Amino acid sequence: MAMKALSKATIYQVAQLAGVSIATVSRALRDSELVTPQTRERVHQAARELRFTPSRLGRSLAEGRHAANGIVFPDLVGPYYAEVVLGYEAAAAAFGSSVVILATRGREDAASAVRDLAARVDGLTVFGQTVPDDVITGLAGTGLPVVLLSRDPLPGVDTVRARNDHTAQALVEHLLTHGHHRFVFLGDPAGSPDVAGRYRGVARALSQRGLDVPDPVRLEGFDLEAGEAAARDLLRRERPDAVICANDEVALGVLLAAEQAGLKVPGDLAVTGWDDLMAARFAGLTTVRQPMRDLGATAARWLNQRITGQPGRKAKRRILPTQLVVRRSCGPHSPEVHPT
Amino acid sequence: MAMKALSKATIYQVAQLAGVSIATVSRALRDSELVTPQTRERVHQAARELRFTPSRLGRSLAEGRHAANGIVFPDLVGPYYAEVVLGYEAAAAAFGSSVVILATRGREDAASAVRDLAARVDGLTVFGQTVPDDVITGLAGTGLPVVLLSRDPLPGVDTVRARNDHTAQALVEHLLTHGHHRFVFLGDPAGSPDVAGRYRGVARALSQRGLDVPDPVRLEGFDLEAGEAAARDLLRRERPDAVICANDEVALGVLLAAEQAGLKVPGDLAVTGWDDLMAARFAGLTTVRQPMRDLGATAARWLNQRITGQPGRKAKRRILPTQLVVRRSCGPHSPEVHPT
DNA sequence: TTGAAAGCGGTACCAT
DNA sequence: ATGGTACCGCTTTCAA
Repeated sequence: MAMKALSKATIYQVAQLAGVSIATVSRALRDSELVTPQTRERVHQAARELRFTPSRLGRSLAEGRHAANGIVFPDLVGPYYAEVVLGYEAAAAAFGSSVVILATRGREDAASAVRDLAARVDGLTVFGQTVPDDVITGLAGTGLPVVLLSRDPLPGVDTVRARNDHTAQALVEHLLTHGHHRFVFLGDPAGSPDVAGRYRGVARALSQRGLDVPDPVRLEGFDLEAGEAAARDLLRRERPDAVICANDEVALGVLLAAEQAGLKVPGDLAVTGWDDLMAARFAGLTTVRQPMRDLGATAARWLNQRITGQPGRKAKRRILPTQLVVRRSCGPHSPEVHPT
Repeated sequence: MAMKALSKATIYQVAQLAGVSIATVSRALRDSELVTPQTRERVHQAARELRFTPSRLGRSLAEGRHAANGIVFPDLVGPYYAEVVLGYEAAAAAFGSSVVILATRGREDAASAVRDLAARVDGLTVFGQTVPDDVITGLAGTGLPVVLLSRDPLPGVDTVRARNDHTAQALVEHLLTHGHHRFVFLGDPAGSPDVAGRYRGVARALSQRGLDVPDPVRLEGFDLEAGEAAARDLLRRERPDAVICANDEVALGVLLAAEQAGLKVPGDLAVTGWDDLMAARFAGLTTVRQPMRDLGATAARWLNQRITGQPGRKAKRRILPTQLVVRRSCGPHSPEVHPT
């Protein structure tokens, strides 16, 4: 037995009040051609009187669609994910789809939470390191439309990413022009596909020049505190002259730690980030700009195409361009932007 | 007629395969006491074989609840709203509720979008200047649980806000100790209840000291570009010695404009913001810290109480404390934090 | 312990 | 142009 009505009035009451059948109410309210203007008006009147709002549940059940899609992301800590989600919502709204969000965080039950979510949407975007690949292939195998965002491609699934490798090389090359050579990469490649790509790019650039490729310095999390703590340790042990950070938040943390350690940036130490957060600009941080809104919007649009289009079409891949943004943290020179 | 099955297997197929009735399947899958272990196992086996996932739609329709709630916000531009939404999602997830998001932006049809959203959730949080009050009272009048976030209270509706007035006074007093006296308030009080509260607090503090209360300098939007453009105009016309901005993004824009105009901050001009974004820290911006995560989490929890609790209980109000964060942009001194 | 059946609130087909 | 009705997929009462 239902515990409570979701909205007071049902289509039956409207039908009764208007003196017509529920079929007619349904038609009249959706402005079908097959209804006399008089009837239409009578129905609308009754609906208004009863403050009738069709139940989404009833409607969705009958139509066989949720008119909603979901996006799963690791967390919204920091502005990065938020921007992407924003771009996503905007695009989804444009074609009338609601967006259900799910942050997996450290959750143990992330996989089941995602499956749960899958049951209430017409399609799903999976953003970054959230659940294992097999959860995704399992879902996609059901026929559920899925789009991957900032994540390594999976057979048969659309994928949208930002370019990491090329720009990583550009970044390294730029640092080399400043004469830096004792590099450190701060971030855990295992923590996210993006970080993995960034490290790969950095490593490749270094080895191509015959330089030593340092192991990544791993840290817990991607936020400012993590970066600060890691840098404090690091700077006690080593004397690198350039710290390439996996993202801006970590880099900002390094800036703080460097200041505490009495090191001048960029004089004693160069620091770079990734993402070009607003804070990076004011911190004078050299970084890589990501098209965050675009990433989200593209994913949303592709997902919509999968949902509305015919199922057969082959998987699409797109890598959105990024650009090196040079500021003072990597060495002394005038500000400029290098597109890549 | 339904156009497509949402998930392949239905409870009927599981029932058939297991050789039991759908009632038994339903019970077995939800671990009801009234099922023999053998039957239970048989059903689970069948369900597994068919990769059965119960339809949320069917279930919700029968249960009379969505197991989801919604949050409406103006936009996610900038880190502020994102943080609040994050806190909200985290709290909602904790009691097993999905979160459907809706950004109203400039949308003309915001009201109808909100009503749409209302039809697919058990309750709604309305955050900031998004839709007119009557839309909200209309919804709340239906019996839909509603919580207001950073918004002026409405009769019978729970409200969570951050303290603006007191801290605004503290801010003004602090600026006065630096000897500033030609104040400007940059931001449109009509644009958001928060801004209105901040302006009110500033105005009160000024008039209490017998000082002139300047009209607010209105601008379009709350972002960095808006602040920068407005400041460029402003600094051409006037020579204030302290610009109190409605939020950090605007203040950051002012910083940029001041630099372009060749003005030193805080030497020639003091600038303050509101929100304590990450960027504010690195820009050395004096500001007011908002408990963003807490705002979101509190709203989510209250909404949940409304949804699960008995309807009668009277409306709750809470104003979360904020604190003045003094940095170098308001005048020369060592950094410190003033709780209020 | 299990099953039959009545909803939940719509949509759309088939008649009329 | 309307109405009757068979779904959509599940939960829960009522009987057996």
